Amino acid sequence: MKMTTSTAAPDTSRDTSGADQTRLALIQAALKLFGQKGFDGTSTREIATAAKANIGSIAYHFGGKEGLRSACAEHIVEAVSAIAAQAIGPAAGALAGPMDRETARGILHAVAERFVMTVVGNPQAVPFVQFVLRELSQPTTALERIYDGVFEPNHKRFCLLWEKATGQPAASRQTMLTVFTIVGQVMYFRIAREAVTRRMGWADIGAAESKAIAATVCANIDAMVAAAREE
Amino acid sequence: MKMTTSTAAPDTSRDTSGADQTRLALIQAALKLFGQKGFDGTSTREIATAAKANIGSIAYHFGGKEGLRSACAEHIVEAVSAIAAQAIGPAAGALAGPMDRETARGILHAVAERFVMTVVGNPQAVPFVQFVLRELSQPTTALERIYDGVFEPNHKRFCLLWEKATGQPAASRQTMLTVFTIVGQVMYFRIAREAVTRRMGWADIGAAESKAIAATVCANIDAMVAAAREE
DNA sequence: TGACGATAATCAAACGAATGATTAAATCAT
DNA sequence: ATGATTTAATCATTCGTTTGATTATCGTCA
Repeated sequence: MKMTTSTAAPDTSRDTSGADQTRLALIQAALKLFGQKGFDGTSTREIATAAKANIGSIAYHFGGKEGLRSACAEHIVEAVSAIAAQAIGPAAGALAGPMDRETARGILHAVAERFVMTVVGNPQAVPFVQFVLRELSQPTTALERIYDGVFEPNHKRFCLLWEKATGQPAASRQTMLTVFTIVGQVMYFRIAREAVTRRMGWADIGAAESKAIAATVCANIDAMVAAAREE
Repeated sequence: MKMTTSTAAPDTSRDTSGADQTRLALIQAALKLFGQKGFDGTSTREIATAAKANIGSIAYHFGGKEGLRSACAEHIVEAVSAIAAQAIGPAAGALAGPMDRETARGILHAVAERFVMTVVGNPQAVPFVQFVLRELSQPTTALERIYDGVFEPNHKRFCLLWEKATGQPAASRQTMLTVFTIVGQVMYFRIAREAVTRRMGWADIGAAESKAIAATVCANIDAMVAAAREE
Protein backbone atom coordinates (compact mmCIF):
# COMPACT_ATOMS: atom_id res chain seq x y z
CA MET A 1 0.00 0.00 0.00
CA LYS A 2 0.95 3.54 -0.03
CA MET A 3 0.31 6.17 2.49
CA THR A 4 -1.24 9.23 1.14
CA THR A 5 1.59 11.65 1.16
CA SER A 6 -0.65 14.08 2.89
CA THR A 7 2.24 15.16 5.04
CA ALA A 8 4.00 16.33 1.91
CA ALA A 9 1.54 19.12 1.41
CA PRO A 10 2.71 21.76 3.85
CA ASP A 11 3.57 24.44 1.43
CA THR A 12 3.39 23.19 -2.11
CA SER A 13 2.27 26.59 -3.20
CA ARG A 14 5.63 28.07 -2.45
CA ASP A 15 7.93 25.79 -4.31
CA THR A 16 8.12 24.96 -7.97
CA SER A 17 7.51 21.65 -9.68
CA GLY A 18 7.88 18.42 -7.74
CA ALA A 19 11.12 17.48 -9.41
CA ASP A 20 12.92 20.66 -8.51
CA GLN A 21 11.53 20.38 -5.04
CA THR A 22 13.05 16.94 -4.68
CA ARG A 23 16.38 18.13 -6.02
CA LEU A 24 16.49 21.02 -3.60
CA ALA A 25 15.45 18.87 -0.67
CA LEU A 26 18.18 16.39 -1.49
CA ILE A 27 20.79 19.11 -1.80
CA GLN A 28 19.82 20.72 1.46
CA ALA A 29 19.72 17.42 3.30
CA ALA A 30 23.04 16.37 1.80
CA LEU A 31 24.64 19.70 2.60
CA LYS A 32 23.60 19.42 6.21
CA LEU A 33 24.64 15.80 6.61
CA PHE A 34 27.90 16.15 4.68
CA GLY A 35 28.75 19.07 6.90
CA GLN A 36 27.83 17.26 10.08
CA LYS A 37 29.23 13.79 9.43
CA GLY A 38 31.39 14.18 6.37
CA PHE A 39 30.96 12.83 2.87
CA ASP A 40 32.09 9.30 3.68
CA GLY A 41 30.26 9.29 6.96
CA THR A 42 26.94 9.97 5.32
CA SER A 43 25.03 7.26 3.49
CA THR A 44 22.77 7.88 0.54
CA ARG A 45 19.94 6.33 2.50
CA GLU A 46 20.32 8.88 5.26
CA ILE A 47 20.17 11.67 2.76
CA ALA A 48 17.13 10.27 1.04
CA THR A 49 15.34 9.79 4.34
CA ALA A 50 16.15 13.29 5.54
CA ALA A 51 14.96 14.72 2.26
CA LYS A 52 11.86 12.53 2.31
CA ALA A 53 12.89 11.21 -1.06
CA ASN A 54 13.70 7.83 -2.51
CA ILE A 55 17.22 6.48 -2.70
CA GLY A 56 16.97 6.17 -6.44
CA SER A 57 16.28 9.88 -6.74
CA ILE A 58 19.94 10.64 -6.02
CA ALA A 59 21.11 8.65 -8.99
CA TYR A 60 18.28 9.94 -11.12
CA HIS A 61 18.86 13.62 -10.44
CA PHE A 62 22.57 13.78 -9.80
CA GLY A 63 23.99 10.63 -11.31
CA GLY A 64 25.18 9.40 -7.93
CA LYS A 65 26.56 10.43 -4.60
CA GLU A 66 29.50 12.23 -6.14
CA GLY A 67 27.21 14.23 -8.38
CA LEU A 68 25.21 15.27 -5.36
CA ARG A 69 28.39 16.56 -3.77
CA SER A 70 29.05 18.69 -6.85
CA ALA A 71 25.51 19.99 -6.74
CA CYS A 72 26.04 20.97 -3.11
CA ALA A 73 29.16 22.88 -4.05
CA GLU A 74 27.30 24.68 -6.80
CA HIS A 75 24.50 25.48 -4.39
CA ILE A 76 26.97 26.99 -1.94
CA VAL A 77 28.62 29.10 -4.59
CA GLU A 78 25.28 30.57 -5.59
CA ALA A 79 24.16 31.15 -2.03
CA VAL A 80 27.41 32.75 -0.93
CA SER A 81 27.55 34.88 -4.06
CA ALA A 82 24.11 36.20 -3.22
CA ILE A 83 25.07 36.93 0.37
CA ALA A 84 28.37 38.49 -0.60
CA ALA A 85 26.73 40.60 -3.27
CA GLN A 86 24.31 41.88 -0.68
CA ALA A 87 26.98 42.37 1.95
CA ILE A 88 29.80 44.13 0.19
CA GLY A 89 28.06 44.55 -3.12
CA PRO A 90 26.74 48.05 -2.43
CA ALA A 91 30.27 49.09 -1.65
CA ALA A 92 31.62 47.34 -4.72
CA GLY A 93 30.93 50.34 -6.88
CA ALA A 94 32.73 52.65 -4.53
CA LEU A 95 35.51 50.08 -4.32
CA ALA A 96 36.47 50.80 -7.92
CA GLY A 97 37.16 54.48 -7.38
CA PRO A 98 39.31 56.21 -4.80
CA MET A 99 38.30 56.05 -1.18
CA ASP A 100 39.17 57.74 2.09
CA ARG A 101 41.30 55.59 4.34
CA GLU A 102 39.00 55.93 7.30
CA THR A 103 36.01 55.11 5.16
CA ALA A 104 37.75 51.97 3.99
CA ARG A 105 38.54 51.06 7.57
CA GLY A 106 34.88 51.48 8.44
CA ILE A 107 33.83 49.17 5.63
CA LEU A 108 36.49 46.73 6.77
CA HIS A 109 34.84 46.70 10.17
CA ALA A 110 31.39 46.17 8.72
CA VAL A 111 32.54 43.34 6.50
CA ALA A 112 34.40 41.64 9.34
CA GLU A 113 31.44 41.95 11.66
CA ARG A 114 29.08 40.53 9.09
CA PHE A 115 31.55 37.78 8.37
CA VAL A 116 31.71 36.79 12.01
CA MET A 117 27.96 36.83 12.40
CA THR A 118 27.49 34.67 9.35
CA VAL A 119 30.27 32.17 9.88
CA VAL A 120 30.23 31.86 13.64
CA GLY A 121 26.89 33.11 14.91
CA ASN A 122 24.35 32.13 12.30
CA PRO A 123 23.17 28.56 12.92
CA GLN A 124 21.74 28.44 9.43
CA ALA A 125 25.16 28.97 7.88
CA VAL A 126 26.74 26.15 9.84
CA PRO A 127 26.18 23.43 7.23
CA PHE A 128 27.63 25.65 4.53
CA VAL A 129 30.79 26.46 6.40
CA GLN A 130 31.22 22.95 7.65
CA PHE A 131 30.83 21.55 4.16
CA VAL A 132 33.43 23.91 2.76
CA LEU A 133 35.87 23.15 5.55
CA ARG A 134 35.54 19.44 4.90
CA GLU A 135 36.14 19.91 1.21
CA LEU A 136 39.17 22.02 2.01
CA SER A 137 40.79 19.24 3.96
CA GLN A 138 40.30 16.81 1.13
CA PRO A 139 40.30 18.70 -2.15
CA THR A 140 37.97 17.45 -4.85
CA THR A 141 36.40 18.97 -7.91
CA ALA A 142 33.76 20.41 -5.61
CA LEU A 143 36.42 22.54 -3.94
CA GLU A 144 37.57 23.74 -7.34
CA ARG A 145 34.16 25.21 -7.93
CA ILE A 146 34.00 26.76 -4.48
CA TYR A 147 37.44 28.27 -4.77
CA ASP A 148 36.68 29.95 -8.07
CA GLY A 149 33.24 31.06 -6.99
CA VAL A 150 33.81 32.02 -3.38
CA PHE A 151 37.39 32.11 -2.16
CA GLU A 152 39.15 33.97 -4.91
CA PRO A 153 36.61 36.71 -5.70
CA ASN A 154 36.01 37.53 -2.06
CA HIS A 155 39.65 37.39 -1.15
CA LYS A 156 40.41 39.78 -3.98
CA ARG A 157 37.72 42.16 -2.82
CA PHE A 158 39.05 42.06 0.70
CA CYS A 159 42.57 42.75 -0.53
CA LEU A 160 41.32 45.73 -2.47
CA LEU A 161 39.65 47.03 0.64
CA TRP A 162 42.87 46.56 2.54
CA GLU A 163 44.68 48.64 -0.05
CA LYS A 164 42.18 51.46 0.36
CA ALA A 165 42.59 51.37 4.11
CA THR A 166 46.36 51.07 4.35
CA GLY A 167 47.87 52.06 1.04
CA GLN A 168 49.57 48.70 0.64
CA PRO A 169 49.05 47.28 -2.86
CA ALA A 170 46.23 44.74 -3.02
CA ALA A 171 48.18 42.33 -5.17
CA SER A 172 51.24 42.30 -2.93
CA ARG A 173 52.20 39.15 -1.16
CA GLN A 174 52.14 40.94 2.14
CA THR A 175 48.56 42.11 1.68
CA MET A 176 47.28 38.76 0.51
CA LEU A 177 48.85 36.95 3.44
CA THR A 178 47.54 39.53 5.87
CA VAL A 179 44.01 39.10 4.54
CA PHE A 180 44.35 35.37 5.03
CA THR A 181 45.27 35.94 8.65
CA ILE A 182 42.15 38.04 9.11
CA VAL A 183 39.95 35.42 7.54
CA GLY A 184 41.64 32.79 9.65
CA GLN A 185 40.92 34.68 12.84
CA VAL A 186 37.22 34.42 12.12
CA MET A 187 37.07 30.95 10.65
CA TYR A 188 38.94 29.43 13.55
CA PHE A 189 36.08 30.19 15.88
CA ARG A 190 33.93 27.96 13.73
CA ILE A 191 36.53 25.28 13.30
CA ALA A 192 37.58 25.11 16.92
CA ARG A 193 34.10 25.89 18.15
CA GLU A 194 34.21 23.03 20.61
CA ALA A 195 37.52 24.13 22.09
CA VAL A 196 36.43 27.76 22.26
CA THR A 197 33.20 27.10 24.14
CA ARG A 198 34.99 24.96 26.68
CA ARG A 199 37.79 27.40 27.25
CA MET A 200 35.51 30.41 27.43
CA GLY A 201 32.95 28.64 29.56
CA TRP A 202 30.28 29.32 26.99
CA ALA A 203 27.34 27.02 26.51
CA ASP A 204 27.09 28.10 22.92
CA ILE A 205 28.33 30.72 20.50
CA GLY A 206 25.22 32.84 20.08
CA ALA A 207 24.64 36.44 19.14
CA ALA A 208 26.22 37.86 22.30
CA GLU A 209 29.34 35.71 22.02
CA SER A 210 29.64 36.45 18.31
CA LYS A 211 29.58 40.12 19.12
CA ALA A 212 32.45 39.74 21.53
CA ILE A 213 34.40 37.83 18.90
CA ALA A 214 33.67 40.44 16.26
CA ALA A 215 34.82 43.19 18.59
CA THR A 216 38.10 41.39 19.19
CA VAL A 217 38.67 40.83 15.48
CA CYS A 218 37.87 44.46 14.69
CA ALA A 219 40.29 45.60 17.36
CA ASN A 220 42.95 43.42 15.75
CA ILE A 221 42.17 44.85 12.35
CA ASP A 222 42.53 48.38 13.68
CA ALA A 223 45.87 47.56 15.20
CA MET A 224 47.07 45.88 12.01
CA VAL A 225 45.85 48.72 9.82
CA ALA A 226 47.55 51.29 12.02
CA ALA A 227 50.81 49.39 11.84
CA ALA A 228 50.55 48.90 8.09
CA ARG A 229 49.99 52.59 7.50
CA GLU A 230 53.24 53.47 9.20
CA GLU A 231 55.30 51.54 6.72
CA MET B 1 45.00 -29.65 6.57
CA LYS B 2 47.48 -26.98 7.25
CA MET B 3 49.71 -25.24 4.88
CA THR B 4 53.23 -25.08 5.91
CA THR B 5 53.52 -21.47 6.90
CA SER B 6 56.92 -21.43 5.41
CA THR B 7 56.18 -17.95 4.16
CA ALA B 8 56.00 -16.75 7.74
CA ALA B 9 59.74 -16.60 8.06
CA PRO B 10 60.64 -13.47 6.14
CA ASP B 11 62.40 -11.40 8.72
CA THR B 12 63.13 -13.05 11.99
CA SER B 13 65.25 -10.02 12.86
CA ARG B 14 62.77 -8.51 15.28
CA ASP B 15 63.72 -5.14 16.61
CA THR B 16 61.82 -4.26 19.73
CA SER B 17 59.07 -6.34 21.24
CA GLY B 18 56.74 -7.48 18.51
CA ALA B 19 53.54 -6.41 20.19
CA ASP B 20 54.48 -2.82 20.89
CA GLN B 21 55.91 -2.56 17.42
CA THR B 22 52.61 -3.64 15.91
CA ARG B 23 50.64 -1.26 18.10
CA LEU B 24 52.83 1.67 17.17
CA ALA B 25 52.76 0.80 13.48
CA LEU B 26 48.97 0.64 13.58
CA ILE B 27 48.68 3.97 15.39
CA GLN B 28 51.04 5.72 13.02
CA ALA B 29 49.34 4.29 9.96
CA ALA B 30 45.91 5.13 11.33
CA LEU B 31 46.96 8.64 12.28
CA LYS B 32 48.21 9.27 8.79
CA LEU B 33 45.21 7.78 7.04
CA PHE B 34 42.64 9.29 9.40
CA GLY B 35 44.21 12.65 8.79
CA GLN B 36 44.32 12.21 5.05
CA LYS B 37 40.98 10.58 4.35
CA GLY B 38 39.05 10.96 7.55
CA PHE B 39 37.92 8.34 10.04
CA ASP B 40 34.97 7.11 8.01
CA GLY B 41 36.92 7.31 4.79
CA THR B 42 39.57 4.94 6.06
CA SER B 43 38.99 1.20 6.24
CA THR B 44 40.54 -1.06 8.81
CA ARG B 45 42.00 -3.08 5.98
CA GLU B 46 43.84 -0.06 4.66
CA ILE B 47 45.28 0.62 8.06
CA ALA B 48 46.36 -2.97 8.56
CA THR B 49 47.98 -3.06 5.14
CA ALA B 50 49.79 0.23 5.69
CA ALA B 51 51.02 -0.98 9.05
CA LYS B 52 51.94 -4.37 7.60
CA ALA B 53 49.77 -5.93 10.24
CA ASN B 54 46.85 -8.28 10.24
CA ILE B 55 43.30 -6.99 10.24
CA GLY B 56 42.53 -8.82 13.43
CA SER B 57 45.30 -6.97 15.20
CA ILE B 58 43.17 -3.84 15.40
CA ALA B 59 40.47 -5.58 17.36
CA TYR B 60 43.02 -7.43 19.40
CA HIS B 61 45.08 -4.44 20.47
CA PHE B 62 42.52 -1.66 20.52
CA GLY B 63 39.17 -3.37 20.73
CA GLY B 64 38.13 -1.99 17.39
CA LYS B 65 38.36 0.92 15.05
CA GLU B 66 37.01 3.34 17.62
CA GLY B 67 39.59 2.21 20.13
CA LEU B 68 42.30 2.84 17.58
CA ARG B 69 41.02 6.39 17.20
CA SER B 70 41.32 6.91 20.94
CA ALA B 71 44.82 5.50 20.88
CA CYS B 72 45.68 7.99 18.14
CA ALA B 73 44.38 10.83 20.26
CA GLU B 74 46.45 9.67 23.19
CA HIS B 75 49.49 9.39 20.96
CA ILE B 76 49.01 12.95 19.79
CA VAL B 77 48.65 14.27 23.30
CA GLU B 78 51.92 12.69 24.29
CA ALA B 79 53.74 13.85 21.18
CA VAL B 80 52.49 17.40 21.40
CA SER B 81 53.21 17.57 25.10
CA ALA B 82 56.77 16.58 24.37
CA ILE B 83 57.10 19.16 21.62
CA ALA B 84 55.44 21.88 23.65
CA ALA B 85 57.58 21.11 26.66
CA GLN B 86 60.64 21.47 24.51
CA ALA B 87 59.38 24.60 22.78
CA ILE B 88 58.06 26.79 25.54
CA GLY B 89 59.07 24.60 28.41
CA PRO B 90 62.41 26.29 29.05
CA ALA B 91 60.56 29.56 29.36
CA ALA B 92 57.94 28.02 31.62
CA GLY B 93 60.01 28.65 34.67
CA ALA B 94 60.49 32.27 33.79
CA LEU B 95 56.82 32.45 32.98
CA ALA B 96 55.97 32.07 36.65
CA GLY B 97 57.90 35.13 37.79
CA PRO B 98 57.84 38.68 36.53
CA MET B 99 59.08 39.42 33.06
CA ASP B 100 60.01 42.41 30.99
CA ARG B 101 57.39 43.33 28.41
CA GLU B 102 59.81 43.31 25.53
CA THR B 103 61.22 39.99 26.63
CA ALA B 104 57.72 38.57 26.65
CA ARG B 105 57.12 39.95 23.20
CA GLY B 106 60.28 38.27 21.99
CA ILE B 107 59.16 34.92 23.40
CA LEU B 108 55.78 35.50 21.79
CA HIS B 109 57.54 35.83 18.47
CA ALA B 110 59.58 32.72 18.99
CA VAL B 111 56.55 30.68 19.98
CA ALA B 112 54.53 31.93 17.03
CA GLU B 113 57.32 31.21 14.59
CA ARG B 114 57.78 27.74 15.93
CA PHE B 115 54.06 27.21 15.84
CA VAL B 116 53.90 28.18 12.18
CA MET B 117 56.81 25.98 11.24
CA THR B 118 55.30 22.99 13.01
CA VAL B 119 51.70 23.37 11.93
CA VAL B 120 52.14 24.70 8.42
CA GLY B 121 55.64 23.94 7.28
CA ASN B 122 56.54 20.60 8.79
CA PRO B 123 55.27 17.80 6.54
CA GLN B 124 55.72 15.34 9.37
CA ALA B 125 53.24 17.19 11.54
CA VAL B 126 50.56 17.20 8.87
CA PRO B 127 48.82 14.01 9.95
CA PHE B 128 48.72 15.22 13.53
CA VAL B 129 47.17 18.56 12.74
CA GLN B 130 44.82 17.11 10.21
CA PHE B 131 43.64 14.50 12.67
CA VAL B 132 42.96 17.07 15.35
CA LEU B 133 41.11 19.33 12.96
CA ARG B 134 38.90 16.47 11.90
CA GLU B 135 38.13 15.55 15.46
CA LEU B 136 37.30 19.17 16.20
CA SER B 137 34.61 19.26 13.57
CA GLN B 138 33.00 16.15 14.95
CA PRO B 139 33.60 16.02 18.67
CA THR B 140 34.18 12.58 20.12
CA THR B 141 35.81 11.28 23.25
CA ALA B 142 39.09 11.51 21.37
CA LEU B 143 38.70 15.26 21.24
CA GLU B 144 38.06 15.35 24.97
CA ARG B 145 41.48 13.90 25.57
CA ILE B 146 43.15 16.26 23.11
CA TYR B 147 41.46 19.31 24.55
CA ASP B 148 42.55 18.53 28.07
CA GLY B 149 46.03 17.50 27.04
CA VAL B 150 46.81 20.01 24.30
CA PHE B 151 44.37 22.84 23.82
CA GLU B 152 43.77 24.04 27.34
CA PRO B 153 47.28 23.88 28.78
CA ASN B 154 48.87 25.54 25.77
CA HIS B 155 46.18 28.16 25.48
CA LYS B 156 46.67 29.01 29.12
CA ARG B 157 50.38 29.33 28.67
CA PHE B 158 49.89 31.57 25.69
CA CYS B 159 47.48 33.77 27.65
CA LEU B 160 50.03 34.10 30.41
CA LEU B 161 52.62 35.15 27.90
CA TRP B 162 50.17 37.71 26.52
CA GLU B 163 49.73 39.12 29.99
CA LYS B 164 53.47 39.54 30.40
CA ALA B 165 53.70 41.31 27.07
CA THR B 166 50.71 43.61 27.35
CA GLY B 167 49.67 43.83 30.96
CA GLN B 168 46.20 42.58 30.18
CA PRO B 169 45.10 39.87 32.66
CA ALA B 170 45.61 36.37 31.29
CA ALA B 171 42.25 35.14 32.52
CA SER B 172 40.28 37.98 31.00
CA ARG B 173 37.81 37.29 28.25
CA GLN B 174 39.57 39.76 26.01
CA THR B 175 42.92 38.07 26.35
CA MET B 176 41.55 34.59 25.80
CA LEU B 177 39.70 35.63 22.67
CA THR B 178 42.73 37.47 21.35
CA VAL B 179 44.90 34.41 21.81
CA PHE B 180 42.34 32.40 19.88
CA THR B 181 42.60 34.85 17.02
CA ILE B 182 46.36 34.44 16.97
CA VAL B 183 46.10 30.69 16.94
CA GLY B 184 43.48 30.93 14.23
CA GLN B 185 45.74 33.01 12.04
CA VAL B 186 48.25 30.21 11.98
CA MET B 187 45.90 27.25 11.84
CA TYR B 188 44.00 28.65 8.91
CA PHE B 189 47.02 28.28 6.67
CA ARG B 190 46.88 24.58 7.32
CA ILE B 191 43.12 24.32 7.01
CA ALA B 192 42.82 26.38 3.87
CA ARG B 193 46.12 25.19 2.53
CA GLU B 194 44.63 24.41 -0.85
CA ALA B 195 43.08 27.86 -1.19
CA VAL B 196 46.24 29.59 0.01
CA THR B 197 48.55 27.88 -2.45
CA ARG B 198 46.26 28.70 -5.36
CA ARG B 199 45.78 32.30 -4.40
CA MET B 200 49.45 32.87 -3.67
CA GLY B 201 50.59 30.99 -6.73
CA TRP B 202 52.61 28.65 -4.56
CA ALA B 203 53.31 25.10 -5.56
CA ASP B 204 53.58 24.14 -1.94
CA ILE B 205 53.95 25.61 1.51
CA GLY B 206 57.55 24.83 2.27
CA ALA B 207 60.14 26.40 4.50
CA ALA B 208 60.35 29.65 2.54
CA GLU B 209 56.60 30.13 2.39
CA SER B 210 56.24 29.27 6.06
CA LYS B 211 58.76 31.94 6.84
CA ALA B 212 56.72 34.53 5.00
CA ILE B 213 53.62 33.44 6.89
CA ALA B 214 55.43 33.56 10.21
CA ALA B 215 56.68 37.05 9.45
CA THR B 216 53.16 38.22 8.70
CA VAL B 217 51.79 36.69 11.87
CA CYS B 218 54.56 38.20 13.97
CA ALA B 219 53.88 41.59 12.44
CA ASN B 220 50.24 41.20 13.39
CA ILE B 221 51.20 40.22 16.91
CA ASP B 222 53.39 43.29 17.25
CA ALA B 223 50.57 45.52 16.08
CA MET B 224 48.10 43.88 18.43
CA VAL B 225 50.48 44.03 21.38
CA ALA B 226 51.18 47.68 20.76
CA ALA B 227 47.48 48.47 20.63
CA ALA B 228 46.77 46.44 23.76
CA ARG B 229 49.45 48.24 25.74
CA GLU B 230 47.82 51.56 25.10
CA GLU B 231 44.62 50.57 26.85
C1' DT C 1 70.50 -25.16 31.22
C1' DG C 2 66.63 -27.14 28.84
C1' DA C 3 62.05 -28.87 28.13
C1' DC C 4 57.31 -27.78 29.23
C1' DG C 5 53.00 -25.30 29.52
C1' DA C 6 50.48 -20.98 29.67
C1' DT C 7 49.76 -16.75 27.85
C1' DA C 8 50.28 -13.35 24.21
C1' DA C 9 50.13 -12.38 19.53
C1' DT C 10 49.46 -13.20 14.63
C1' DC C 11 47.11 -15.04 10.86
C1' DA C 12 43.78 -16.40 7.02
C1' DA C 13 39.11 -16.94 6.45
C1' DA C 14 34.47 -15.91 6.95
C1' DC C 15 30.47 -13.48 9.10
C1' DG C 16 26.38 -10.36 8.90
C1' DA C 17 25.40 -5.73 8.06
C1' DA C 18 25.56 -1.75 5.40
C1' DT C 19 27.17 0.60 1.39
C1' DG C 20 26.31 2.91 -3.52
C1' DA C 21 24.34 1.65 -7.56
C1' DT C 22 20.91 -0.34 -10.60
C1' DT C 23 16.64 -2.14 -12.30
C1' DA C 24 11.84 -2.58 -13.82
C1' DA C 25 7.47 -1.49 -12.55
C1' DA C 26 4.33 2.04 -10.78
C1' DT C 27 2.90 6.75 -10.61
C1' DC C 28 2.64 11.45 -11.88
C1' DA C 29 2.15 15.54 -14.81
C1' DT C 30 1.04 17.57 -19.10
C1' DA D 1 -0.92 8.80 -24.06
C1' DT D 2 3.69 9.95 -23.43
C1' DG D 3 7.63 11.36 -21.17
C1' DA D 4 9.20 12.55 -16.53
C1' DT D 5 9.56 11.08 -11.99
C1' DT D 6 9.05 8.12 -8.01
C1' DT D 7 9.10 3.72 -5.88
C1' DA D 8 10.43 -0.85 -4.10
C1' DA D 9 13.44 -4.49 -4.73
C1' DT D 10 17.83 -6.35 -5.86
C1' DC D 11 22.77 -5.97 -7.34
C1' DA D 12 27.69 -6.71 -6.22
C1' DT D 13 30.89 -4.80 -3.16
C1' DT D 14 32.92 -3.32 0.98
C1' DC D 15 32.60 -2.49 5.68
C1' DG D 16 34.07 -3.69 10.82
C1' DT D 17 34.23 -7.49 13.40
C1' DT D 18 34.70 -12.28 14.79
C1' DT D 19 36.42 -16.85 14.63
C1' DG D 20 39.46 -20.90 15.23
C1' DA D 21 43.87 -22.29 14.30
C1' DT D 22 48.74 -21.29 14.36
C1' DT D 23 52.95 -19.19 15.94
C1' DA D 24 55.84 -16.50 19.16
C1' DT D 25 57.09 -15.19 23.89
C1' DC D 26 58.16 -16.06 28.46
C1' DG D 27 57.97 -17.79 33.28
C1' DT D 28 58.48 -22.23 35.82
C1' DC D 29 60.19 -26.38 37.22
C1' DA D 30 63.40 -30.34 36.54
